[in-house]
Amino acid sequence: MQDQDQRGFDHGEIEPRWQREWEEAGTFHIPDDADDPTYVLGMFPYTSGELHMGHVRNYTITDAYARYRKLQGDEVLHPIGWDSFGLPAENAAIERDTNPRDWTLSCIETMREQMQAMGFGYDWEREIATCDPEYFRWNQWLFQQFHDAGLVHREASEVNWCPDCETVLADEQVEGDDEHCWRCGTPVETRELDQWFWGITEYADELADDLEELDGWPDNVRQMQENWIGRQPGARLEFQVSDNGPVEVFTTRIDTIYGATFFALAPGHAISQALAEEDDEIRHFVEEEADPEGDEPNGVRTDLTATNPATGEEIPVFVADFVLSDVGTGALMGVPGHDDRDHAFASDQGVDIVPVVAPSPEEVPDVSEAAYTDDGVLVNSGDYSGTESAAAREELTRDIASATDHVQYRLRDWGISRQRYWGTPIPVVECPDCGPVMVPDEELPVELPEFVQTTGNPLDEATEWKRTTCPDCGGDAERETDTMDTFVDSSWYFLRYVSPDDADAPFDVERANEWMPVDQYVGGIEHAVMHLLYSRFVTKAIADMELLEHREPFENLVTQGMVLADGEKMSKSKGNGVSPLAIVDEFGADTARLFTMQAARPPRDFDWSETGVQSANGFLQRFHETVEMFRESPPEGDEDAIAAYVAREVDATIAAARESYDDLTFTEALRETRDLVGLLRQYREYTDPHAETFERGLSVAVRLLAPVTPHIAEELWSTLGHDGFVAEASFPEPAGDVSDAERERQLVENTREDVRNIVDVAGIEDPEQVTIVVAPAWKHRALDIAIESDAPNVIGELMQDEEIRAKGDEAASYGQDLQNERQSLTSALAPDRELAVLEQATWLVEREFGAEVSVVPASEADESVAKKAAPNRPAIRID
RNA sequence: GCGGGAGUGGCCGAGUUUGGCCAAAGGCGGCGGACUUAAGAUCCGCUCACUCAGGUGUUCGUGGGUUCGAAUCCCUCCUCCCGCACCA
Repeated sequence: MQDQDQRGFDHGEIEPRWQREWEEAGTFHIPDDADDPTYVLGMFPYTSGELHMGHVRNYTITDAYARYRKLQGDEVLHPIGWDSFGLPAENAAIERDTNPRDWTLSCIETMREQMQAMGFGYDWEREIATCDPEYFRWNQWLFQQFHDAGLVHREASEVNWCPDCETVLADEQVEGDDEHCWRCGTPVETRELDQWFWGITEYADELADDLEELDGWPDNVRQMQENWIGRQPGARLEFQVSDNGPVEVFTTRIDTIYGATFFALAPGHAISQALAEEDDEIRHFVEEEADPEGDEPNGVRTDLTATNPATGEEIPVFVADFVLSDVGTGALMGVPGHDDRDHAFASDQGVDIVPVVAPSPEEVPDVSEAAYTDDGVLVNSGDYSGTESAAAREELTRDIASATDHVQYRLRDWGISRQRYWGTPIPVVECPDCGPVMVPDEELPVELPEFVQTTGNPLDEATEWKRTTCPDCGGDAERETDTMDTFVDSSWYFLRYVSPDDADAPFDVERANEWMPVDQYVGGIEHAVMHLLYSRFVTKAIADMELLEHREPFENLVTQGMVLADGEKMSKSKGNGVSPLAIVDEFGADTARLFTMQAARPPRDFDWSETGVQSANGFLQRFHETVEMFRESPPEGDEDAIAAYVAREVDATIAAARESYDDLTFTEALRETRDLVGLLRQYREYTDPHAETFERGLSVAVRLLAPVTPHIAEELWSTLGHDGFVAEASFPEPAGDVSDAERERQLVENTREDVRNIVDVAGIEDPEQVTIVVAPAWKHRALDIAIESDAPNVIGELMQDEEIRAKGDEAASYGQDLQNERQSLTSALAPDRELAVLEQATWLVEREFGAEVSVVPASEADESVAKKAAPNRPAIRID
């Protein structure tokens, strides 16, 4: 009972009621004929079955922004869906003796309810789920399209294999120095498997180049993608290796070729393998000793030699473990004088170290102890000596017969095959005669067979399902039993929202062209490379299939920080999680939303705190109470100076809040709004407020809060007597010009500060009368003249003004003050404005000191006080 | 090693783009007061130091520099976080 009283409002009643009302009114539905709506999107959740605080934060950010844009008059597309394929559902199904589909659908039910309880304003009519055949058939369709465009290939390759998930992983899905699975943390092994690949490397250059233009993205994400793509311009060239003919190497430093004094092969290189067959020492090294993970460069010398194509010299050939099969060509030229690692190796093996690049021709570096790795001028390099590194690279690439420009990338093609059940079947039929054949369009979707528990690949066990006929020759054939990486599902889902029910195409092309790209995308940093890179690639590939006019999917990106508990990541395993449901239950969704939004700007981490939640809730209580009191006993005060002050503050708050919502910081908007509510309460406590002014303040505060705390805002909006939803209202506009608002606030604040200082420093016990004296007009004019003037001494200039000159000594003295502060002068409000602003603020001083306060122009004040008044700084007399 | 980000008062955290009322918002914590039987909640004030009329001094990782003026611009160094890395 008492709880209820204290609470002031019953969130348990209010929140579901408004959620129902929005739903019934279709408030957040956006029609298909909407004209280029603002597209606001949060990364759709994986269907784990429960919402966690990270979700709450993510989706509150998008919801608040979407609601804000709506208040600004935009049409807003704010959809949600479910990333609902994936291994955890298989595990969960096995644990619970059900199947992944039923499990996933029940997770979706639960999560949808939780989201609705949070009051997120989604267009639920556009909801999608990737495990829906009507969705994943378009994954299959894209697979075909990509295949036709030459972007799909199959090859046997060494792949990352997670023994726990029993499936392969893309390179992007292997994390950390210890190479563990991104999903379960199990150390990854390698296996040789036939895999389907999507040709993301075809787009490597464009993916790298376009990062430059993504200035709506955070720097760190762009950087991470750049690193991942790992573009290295250099050259390929051949070395003749004895008995083996030409062997190709890649180098970024062909300018150092005259210093290439050894040649090295990866243990996995064909020549190394062949040598190992015959030579015990080499076999021992390749099979036993080689340690690509180790810090020490190890190697073994072979009997072979290679011919340095620049010098013609025969140089020794090594098999070395620091040469990696999958980097470059698996062979390299060693230049110990100019590469740290080559230097270490050469020192160890007693290979010659020759300097061929120098800071200048006169100062050839001593490379016996350490390599010189900078660019410079070539030395000891035959005809090229004296040439700058950059120019030498061009010339040498041109002059050496086998050399060609070559750009190397770290990025590899995207292996999308997964040996799991709960994913999109790869739409291929394996025909003994025709090989792999695409399933024709009209047979899509290839649906999943019934789930059976097995070790190994579940689809491989589905013998009935597997058996089919070849689309080409009609003979007996088998279906491909791998499914697609679930990142395929999420690589284009943002397009599906445009036309979620389209049965003829993945998306409506015309509408997508109009609605895309996503204007504001919000999600976790963990997808900086994987999801965001795949989505960019797929978007570009689709664009090249002339299905889309946009080449980038996400115009602006915010990566949200983590929600921490006691400085640590919230997680089940640490047992420090805070359940959103429990918070909603105890305090309501609005409180949870308000707290997460005011705690920190979206990109930063923040610590969950109980006091923070309570203070957010406390604020909503007070706000509610303030509105209730207004309704119950409407004030009848005058439209006096105080009302004018409050009205100005309302305007200033609107301006500040708008800015904060625009740049998605939120914290500032919420702080300003809190301050405004606090001011209104002070106003009411101090005097009987002017009803209209007070009402406007309340209605502004309600609208400023509406994006973040929508339920209580609706409630109060209707309490204030407005028809319709606040969700569909207009963002408030300042009533007056707010360009001076900051300066006015400053003047009031400074003046109050000064009064405090004087009272304090002078030790005035009980001030009775505070007189604030505003500077005369001539001082304002003098200030303006001084700011404008570039004369060496401003006094002379001032004295040309008759009225100022007439002030005599006083003018000279003020002129001297101005001269002294010449460079730091800032313009002031006009004298009458200064007077008005201060008059409007007297109540604050009266309230604070219990003294009578008057604001007077200099002409009406005692001269001894008045002469101290300056623009921006009134004189103050306290008695 | 390469690249990115960051170091602000007891703590968290704005301010840095566009140098100037910046001793530096706001919150938390702490202190004092009002209200209360009390606690809580709420409200008011204080919270770098010195200072009896709005003053002064020392502060924004370190050390320099530019400027009339620097938390803000430039350089050095230190520390922390993140990504990439025996990458040819």
